[in-house]
Amino acid sequence: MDSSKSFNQQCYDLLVKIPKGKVVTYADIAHHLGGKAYQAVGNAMASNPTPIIVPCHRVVNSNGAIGKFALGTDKKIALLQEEGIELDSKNLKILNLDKQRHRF
DNA sequence: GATTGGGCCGGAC
DNA sequence: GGTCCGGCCCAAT
Repeated sequence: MDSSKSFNQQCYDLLVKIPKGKVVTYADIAHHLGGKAYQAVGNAMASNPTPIIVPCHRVVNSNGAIGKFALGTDKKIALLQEEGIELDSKNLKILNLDKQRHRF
């Protein structure tokens, strides 16, 4: 197979494709990579070498929760709000996830 | 709503 | 070299 790109590299590639104002779920990315490596994706984000190039803050959980963030959940919330994404800063949940969810 | 088990990658030992 | 553990998780019970 083409292992020129590591698994995490593929995650970043998909991440950067996400337009502003849109969010994606870890399951979507993992499933798009052809597997159920949900945690592998999250791990890639945690190891994200370029948090600026790769908007890991646009990635949320499938249940609508924001989940965690390497720089801090609070930071993630702020970034999402700045991007124009509506979310519940009280319960750390994404609003209208189905609508704001970006599809590859 | 909370808890348990499962499947996947990367790094450490 | 192989093996073990943790992780920004998910789906099912």
